[in-house]
Order: sequence, then C-alpha cells, then structure tokens
Amino acid sequence: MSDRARHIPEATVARLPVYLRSLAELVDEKIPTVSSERLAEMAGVNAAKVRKDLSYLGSYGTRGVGYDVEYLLFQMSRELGLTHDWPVAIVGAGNLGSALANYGGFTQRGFPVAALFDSDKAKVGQTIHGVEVHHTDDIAPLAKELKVGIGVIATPASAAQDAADKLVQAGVGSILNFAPTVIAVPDGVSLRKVDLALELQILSFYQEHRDLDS
Amino acid sequence: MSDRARHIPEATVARLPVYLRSLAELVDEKIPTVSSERLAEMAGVNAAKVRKDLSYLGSYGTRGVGYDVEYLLFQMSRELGLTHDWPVAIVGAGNLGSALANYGGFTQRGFPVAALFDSDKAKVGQTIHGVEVHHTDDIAPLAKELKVGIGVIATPASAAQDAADKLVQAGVGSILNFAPTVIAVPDGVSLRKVDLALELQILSFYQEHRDLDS
DNA sequence: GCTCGCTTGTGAACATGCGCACTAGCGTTC
DNA sequence: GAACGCTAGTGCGCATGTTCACAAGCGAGC
Repeated sequence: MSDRARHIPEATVARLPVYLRSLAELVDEKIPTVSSERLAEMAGVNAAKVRKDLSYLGSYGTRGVGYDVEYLLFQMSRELGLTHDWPVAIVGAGNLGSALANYGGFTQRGFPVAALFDSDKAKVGQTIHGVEVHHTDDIAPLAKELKVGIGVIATPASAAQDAADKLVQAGVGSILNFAPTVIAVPDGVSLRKVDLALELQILSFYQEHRDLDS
Repeated sequence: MSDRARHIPEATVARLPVYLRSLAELVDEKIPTVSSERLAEMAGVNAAKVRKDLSYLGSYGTRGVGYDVEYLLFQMSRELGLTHDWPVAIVGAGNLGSALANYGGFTQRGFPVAALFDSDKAKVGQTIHGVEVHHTDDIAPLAKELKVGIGVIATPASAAQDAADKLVQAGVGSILNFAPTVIAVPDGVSLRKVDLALELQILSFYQEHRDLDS
C-alpha cells in the first residue's frame, strides 16, 4: 500500500458497505475476529477479493488470525465517512418522496432528512415526518445553509434534470436519482440511480433467454 | 455478428433498458430515425458504445442514416422479452411490499403482480390492490401455477434468504431483492438488488473524500 | 525458541469492458 | 454515374476488475 496515494477502485467502494453490514452482524454476535474466507461467504464474494479490497484501506489484518472485527468496522466506517451525519435533501414530496421522508431508518443510519422540496405550491408549507416542504426555487439557499451534501431526486422524470441542476447549484456533491430518466451532472459530482423498471427489464432479458436457450 | 452464437455482455444488457426508454421518447416525438450520437446523448453514454451495444442485437442501422426508431424499439423489446407479460410474485406484504403492489406502473410495464406472500397469518387473506395475500408456505405451488418468472423480495433482512429459497423452489428464475442483506441463489438464477442504504453509503464515501482531498 | 498450521497481502495472469479511430457503405447531389 | 458527406460497424490497444497461487509472517504448542 503506497501510503496515502491510495486510490480506491470504484468496484471496491461499492462493496465496502456490504462488508460493513457483515461486520455489524459479527459485532452483534460478539465474534471478535473474522477471516477473509468467512467474511467473503457473508458478503457473497470470493475471499481473494475481500483481502484485496480490505488491503486498500490499509493493512488491518493479522496473518494466521484474521481481522479484528471491531477495529475493522471502525476503520471502514471512517473511510466511508459514516462517523458523522450527512444531511440529505429530498426533492419531490409525492408518494416516493414522502415515503422516504417517513422512513425512519434513513435518519437512524446517519442520513437525516434536512429538507424536502416540491414545485407544487399546494404542498409547500406542509410538514412530513417533522420536516417542512419548501419550494424547489429555494433549493440553492436552503441546501447551502443546511450543509446538505447529498440530494435525493424523487420527482417525476420530467422534473429530474431541473432538480439535479438546482441541487448542483446548491453545492450538493452527491445525488441519488430515483426518477426513471438519465440525468447529467458536471464532473466531480457523484451520481447513482435506483430504477425499478430498469432492474425488472434486465431480469426479463435473462428470463427470456433462459427460456429460449433451454 | 456471428449469427445466433451471440452472447450479449452483461454491461450491455444493463444498458439496453436505457436505450429502450430513449427510443420510446423518440417515438412519442414522432422522430423516425436516430443516430448513435443522438441516442448516446440521450442515454448518457458514448456513441461508440451505443453502436457496439446495438450491434450485439443485429445489424439494424443504416450507414449514413442512423437507426429506424420504431424498428429498433421493436427489436429491442423482443430481445428484452418485453413483448409479453411477466407475472411477478412479491414476498413481504409490509410497507414496501404493499407500496409495490399498489404501484400501478408495475402492471402497466408488463409486470403484473400475480401474487403476494407474507409469513404473518394476520395478513393472509387480505387483499391489496386486488391481489390476495397468501402465506409464504404456499409460494411453491402457487407461483408455479401462476407461472411466475420473477420474484420480488420485500421482506425484512432476516426473512430474505428463506423467501429466496422458496421462490427458487417454485421455479422462479429471476429475483429482485429489496431486503438489505446478501442472499445466495443457485447458479442459473438471476439476482439483482436494490439497496437504499448501500447507495447512500457509497455516495457518502465519495462525498467524504471530495472534502478530504480539496 | 523451533516448528507447523493458518491466514493475510500481493504479484501476475486472465477476463471484461471501454473508446478511439478507421473502414464500409448508404443516399444525395450535381 | 461519380463524388461526397454522413453514420454504422468493428479491430485493436488500453483500463479496470477478478482470481489464482504463493510468499510472508503471526501465534500456538511443545
């Protein structure tokens, strides 16, 4: 590990939360150490990959023994930025937006809903799960003031790009898009998507071909 | 394209639904043909990738002109298995499961909810969005009878693996997992996951490191 | 304090995916 | 019917990601 110059590969980053969850389970079970093999089994990947992934974080294992569960959990939380809260802004106070705001596990996992936005003036002023709904025109000043780092887009597809633009303008660096459409963000802004229809269609492909090829 | 021996790469399969959506938009706008460049812009990818992806489906473009939108849309729908319905079974009739069952766009996109299952006997017999809730013990016979190809897991993490096992036993070949846990399925069964906490944690990582490195 | 079993950390081969840059070829214009 | 502009299709080198296999090294047991 070249000290500090370490750039963690994207594929690894995407797996870290899975390891984290496995480690949390092990802590619950009061298991003090874990081998890469056991962790691999829990995370549903191969052991070599676990070792390589963890090696990007530093040399936290002990040969012949394994990894200290609590210590690794702490290091990983730190690396993932989970040692402090990340206030989240949700754009779109419709079905999905409200459901997300009402979902407690959100706040509980360190992502408190700091603000809700909607373009419908009838919704502005309402309170959902203790959070007031503001107008989308106020995203920039409010999100800045509340130090929102992560924005969630829960609007219809047609409003998604506009929501993204406003979040970016507010200095939000990470966006999670639930709208079934492709949105563009400038370099340096992280973007991930959750798209139900897309997932089903991908499964449909494999299902169809399983049938054809059999 | 070597006729018929074509194995479409996973990465390509995952993009096909995005192209499909773009094509549907073009049809709505009554635009008859589209170039790889335009389609790439709409799908948020690079033009060479679009051409390579589409070439796996066959040689459906015309040099100097582009792709016939309606024809490509049809071919792609066929390839994705979207020319017929895929009955879906949802396991877990809690908040998420009910929301999914109530979400009309599901059926509308060719994935009708054929059955709902829950392990809570108090919920069995209830009707959600016109679909009766059955007990999880009845997954195997019922899912077979209803020719369910795709199963959706909307249970708590602790019940997810059991749900998956029962779906597999029922002959379901594709599973979409919403439970925040890793589940194992036999070879030949497709598995995709939707995990909110995971996505937020990944974003948190990049957010944290953007701050550190600046 | 030596040996042995066990597990990490990693070099290197292999696989997959990406994108440039070029060729093939269609349609239009003159 | 020749020439030209435009766009699909693709070969190839590069980047990323995965996996194997092995050396390094810790700790238990004697």
